[in-house]
Amino acid sequence: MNKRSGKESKKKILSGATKVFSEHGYKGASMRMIARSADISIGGLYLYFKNKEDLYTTLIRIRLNDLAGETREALGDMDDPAEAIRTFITMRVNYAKKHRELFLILGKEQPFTFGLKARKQFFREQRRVIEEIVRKGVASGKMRNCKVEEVAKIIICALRGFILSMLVETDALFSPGECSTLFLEGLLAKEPESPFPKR
Amino acid sequence: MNKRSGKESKKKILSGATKVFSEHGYKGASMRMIARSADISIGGLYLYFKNKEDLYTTLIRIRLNDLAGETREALGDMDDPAEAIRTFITMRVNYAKKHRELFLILGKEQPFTFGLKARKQFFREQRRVIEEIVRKGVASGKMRNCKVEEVAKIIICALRGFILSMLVETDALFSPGECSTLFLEGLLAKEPESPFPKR
Amino acid sequence: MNKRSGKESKKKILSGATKVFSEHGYKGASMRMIARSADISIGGLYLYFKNKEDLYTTLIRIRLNDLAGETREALGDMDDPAEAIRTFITMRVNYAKKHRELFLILGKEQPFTFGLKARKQFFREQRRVIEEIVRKGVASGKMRNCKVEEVAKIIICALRGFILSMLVETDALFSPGECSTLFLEGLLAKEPESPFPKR
Amino acid sequence: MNKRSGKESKKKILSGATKVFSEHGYKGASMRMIARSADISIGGLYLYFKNKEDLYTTLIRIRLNDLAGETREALGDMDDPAEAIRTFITMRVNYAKKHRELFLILGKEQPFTFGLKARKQFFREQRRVIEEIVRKGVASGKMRNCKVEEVAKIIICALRGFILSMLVETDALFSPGECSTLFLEGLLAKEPESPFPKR
DNA sequence: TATGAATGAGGGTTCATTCAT
DNA sequence: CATGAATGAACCCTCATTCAT
Repeated sequence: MNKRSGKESKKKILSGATKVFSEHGYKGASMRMIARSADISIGGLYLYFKNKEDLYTTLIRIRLNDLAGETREALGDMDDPAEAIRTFITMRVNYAKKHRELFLILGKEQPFTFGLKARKQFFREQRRVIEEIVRKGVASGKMRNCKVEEVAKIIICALRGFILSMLVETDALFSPGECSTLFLEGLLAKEPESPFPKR
Repeated sequence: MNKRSGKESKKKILSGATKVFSEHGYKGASMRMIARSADISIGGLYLYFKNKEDLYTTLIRIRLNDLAGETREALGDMDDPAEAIRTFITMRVNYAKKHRELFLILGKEQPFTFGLKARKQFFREQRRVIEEIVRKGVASGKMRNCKVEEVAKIIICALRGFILSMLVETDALFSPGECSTLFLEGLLAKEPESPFPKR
Repeated sequence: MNKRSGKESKKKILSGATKVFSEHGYKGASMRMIARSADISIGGLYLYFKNKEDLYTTLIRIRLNDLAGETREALGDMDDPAEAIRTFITMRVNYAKKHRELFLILGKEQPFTFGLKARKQFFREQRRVIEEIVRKGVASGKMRNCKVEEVAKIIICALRGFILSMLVETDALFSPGECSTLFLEGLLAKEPESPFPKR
Repeated sequence: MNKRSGKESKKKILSGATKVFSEHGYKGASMRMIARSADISIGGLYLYFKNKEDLYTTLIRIRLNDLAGETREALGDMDDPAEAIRTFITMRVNYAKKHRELFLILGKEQPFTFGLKARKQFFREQRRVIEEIVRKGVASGKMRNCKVEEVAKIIICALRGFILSMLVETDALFSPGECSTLFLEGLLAKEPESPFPKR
């Protein structure tokens, strides 16, 4: 009967669950596995979480909030849109490398309905961040004129693909630099005179 | 008692399995569901497939081969690299819309270990296709000088993200056009003299 | 893999379940116990019954129907109300002796809500049978004038008590005869002079 | 931290347990429920009772003693046997109405083996009380000659059935009066000349 | 005297797989 | 070829009980 503070136990569980969920997915992870991974009894799990779903969604919510926070912080009050995009992508890729599991979970999950709300909300928020950057970039003339929302969506989704691939395939390690450049070359205004709207 | 040719039964099973796997994921799909969806008995499943995993991997392999074939066909002997990239992306997005289930399965699946080999092989192949296009584009001077392999990787992965997002989120319908443009703007050579190094 | 006809398996399960439920009550009976008692696998139970509750209620329903049938048959077209009452009581007590378990289950159960409908309906029916007898008895002048419904209710409930007690306590074996007599004749002496002991 | 006298806590627990047991039965009641109902911690329960069974049996024993005491008091030194029977029945039915829970517990319980000793003893005692009444009644000529023990047994058991039914079924509210009358006077019409031998 | 976090056996239920038919 | 009854391990979850505080 290892007495721990409730906080400590909860943290242990979340950490264990992250590991197990990331490895086996929601359905593939068993409460027994999680308990073992968290070094706690099965019953103990239910002291802190109503059930498996609750544990899962709580986990997603917490991590996503953390990521959102770090994003805000990293971006700060950056002025140059190119640099902001670069920072965003770099930061994201690095976060994904560090918190492999979160993205593995996000990349896998079955019960798309679980935690879906939190995830959608998160992605919407993140898209707004990019939109803001691009909008400012266009306004300031530093970026070519484009459909801001569409472009933001594309960047977010592409990033999702990068990260997913990076995690799944061992040989797909990206250099965030090259990646950013690719996008930026497409986005940056070239010469003022270029008049034709690229479709 | 329903006598069918083996071929027919196998096809029925694969089709039913695709539907069920795409809806429930690997773990969430039960052999019973698949049997019902294929209108065959549970025992019948095991006549054609060693077990659940075999059924799953076979399915993935077949579909992926089909997609590879269609890709080859679509690209044909296209000369213009920009057009080839555009075609590739468009073709892929459309295929994903049509065979939603396959991509849902690929996007979800848990046992990343299952069918992983087939999948890796497929992605490698596809990357080669892009590499070829880009290499030719660079050689012919139609595309700016870049790290071909890196760029191919990025394109493939971004595309993966687009498609996944498209399937999961209802409001993320992409115009393949905008998407292609974004990449191409970044890739196309602008003016030889362009002096400023974009980092 | 003992192959049996479905009918046979179902019967075995019901019989095993009856034994286990009667011994441990609804909550106290485990599906494992029942499976063992029915000489079938746990999974096998669920081939024939949706779940524990279904098994339980099915059991109650079947037995109660059987009892109702036997009651109808035993009473037939009896004319004398006294004899009918006697027969009813005797028949019931004997049935209870033979199907101890059913009454033990009925006497115990917790989830009063389970199978409650079937049970209520059964008791209502049985009360009607008694009411009919008493009503005819009163009409023919063979029974004293009384509140027919009230009396029927009392008889049914008392009988319930007899049977329950009989099953629970080993030393409470009733002679249905004495029991019937009490209802029919009462306790009070009728005529002071009546010297002969009835019966 | 709530400091209470031991007596007080014990009483609280018993009261809470009565409520919970009566509602959910022995197996259906959890120590957690009881603790909450008694406004005490789970651990606290084990300060006063060895375990769940102990709590249960103690409860039964106490309540049954109380009922026995009230019975003795109500009967006092009643002379008329008919009145005594009436009083006994009335008192019992009223007690059951007032202490619904006790009877619900007694009526439900599963582990008939728990507290069985106390219960048997109680029923034996109560039967003696009735026997005494009937014996006196017969001796004084106020009651017809009958097998005293048998009759006492029947009355007790019938009463049990009444009470059980009363608690379980909403529409089975008894008038203790009619009930007593039935026992005392029987169903058959009495005519002095009645020639036919009742069985 | 009192607390409640922790435990783990055991509950109901599902499901991949087998095999007699 | 085809069936589906049968199996039992493993799932999620509950709960009586203990013990460090």
